[in-house]
Amino acid sequence: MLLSKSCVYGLRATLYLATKDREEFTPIKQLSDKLEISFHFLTKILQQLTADGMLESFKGPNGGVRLMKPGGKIALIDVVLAIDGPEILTECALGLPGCGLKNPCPLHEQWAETRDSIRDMLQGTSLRDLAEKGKNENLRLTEDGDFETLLMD
Amino acid sequence: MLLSKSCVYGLRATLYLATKDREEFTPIKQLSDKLEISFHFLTKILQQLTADGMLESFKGPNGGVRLMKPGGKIALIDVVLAIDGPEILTECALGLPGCGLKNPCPLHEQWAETRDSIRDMLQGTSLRDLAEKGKNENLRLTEDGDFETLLMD
DNA sequence: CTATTATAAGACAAAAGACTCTCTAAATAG
DNA sequence: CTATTTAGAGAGTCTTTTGTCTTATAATAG
Repeated sequence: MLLSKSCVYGLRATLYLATKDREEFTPIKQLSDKLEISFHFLTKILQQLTADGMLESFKGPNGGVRLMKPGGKIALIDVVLAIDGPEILTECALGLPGCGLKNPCPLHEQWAETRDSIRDMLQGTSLRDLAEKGKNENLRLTEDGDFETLLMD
Repeated sequence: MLLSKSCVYGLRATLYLATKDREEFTPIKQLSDKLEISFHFLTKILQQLTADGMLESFKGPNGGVRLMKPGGKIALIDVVLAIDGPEILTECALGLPGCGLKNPCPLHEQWAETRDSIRDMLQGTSLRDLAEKGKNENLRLTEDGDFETLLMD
């Protein structure tokens, strides 16, 4: 898999948050239930995003997490970089350290191009884009459920 | 990383074989030395490729492995599929099982496009392409060495 | 035949990724 | 103040990947 599971969970969670009113704090418990992700595991991932400044958290009753910025201003790549780090989009396909323009591997050129297209896709897609699409077409963020049941209380 | 380490090792090894006379059997020991890969680990990977019919092996003195087909007829994707399996190019970016046209995740469309460009790149590049390029431009297949020293006896 | 050189196979260990469990601290509703 | 509900932090487990080591088997040069 290109993205780590942590990263995928982070994407699913922020995507879910993007479907909700931005003012509102969503408990992690609700996120983990709805998205069928281990509560404690998801907590750690979201803590990373909070530390990174992408999420805001609030303790106590009616607490939870919410997006720092509107979903339209957060690109998928922001989440990916925060969780998997920038290496994923700079690494050499053959795993050679320091592979770049001045000391490339034979595959460097082709891979750099492919990598760019991955980055462009992640850069050009916002959480809101996907949340809207999911809502409109009733897609799914989990193995069985669809968007409707996801948004039900 | 998109590709597993096993897969990368397999690519480096077959790439190395593609630089040599196709008739000749290359000992795995030589491959592991030149490419700085654990001998036993590399052995297993190459056994997979042999079982897959991409390599031919020969026991005894002057034995080793060689490519079954000329390097120009083996695409990178052949190696990738043999080692990492086809999932890597069919999997959902959000890890949802059965994600496809009829039951997609919100990211499916964008990801399918990106995935295609990865596959096209792997499909369109042959071992010979890269071997030639490596030889002509004296690139590297290992952390420190260059192609020249790689091909020296 | 025998020594040598290779593949082949399997048990095992280390490391990383994925996940669980437990405990603490903060915040607020009542 | 107190009970509740949350975030936060750390230890520990399970699984997969990666890598090592040991032994067996095949082939051939001499």
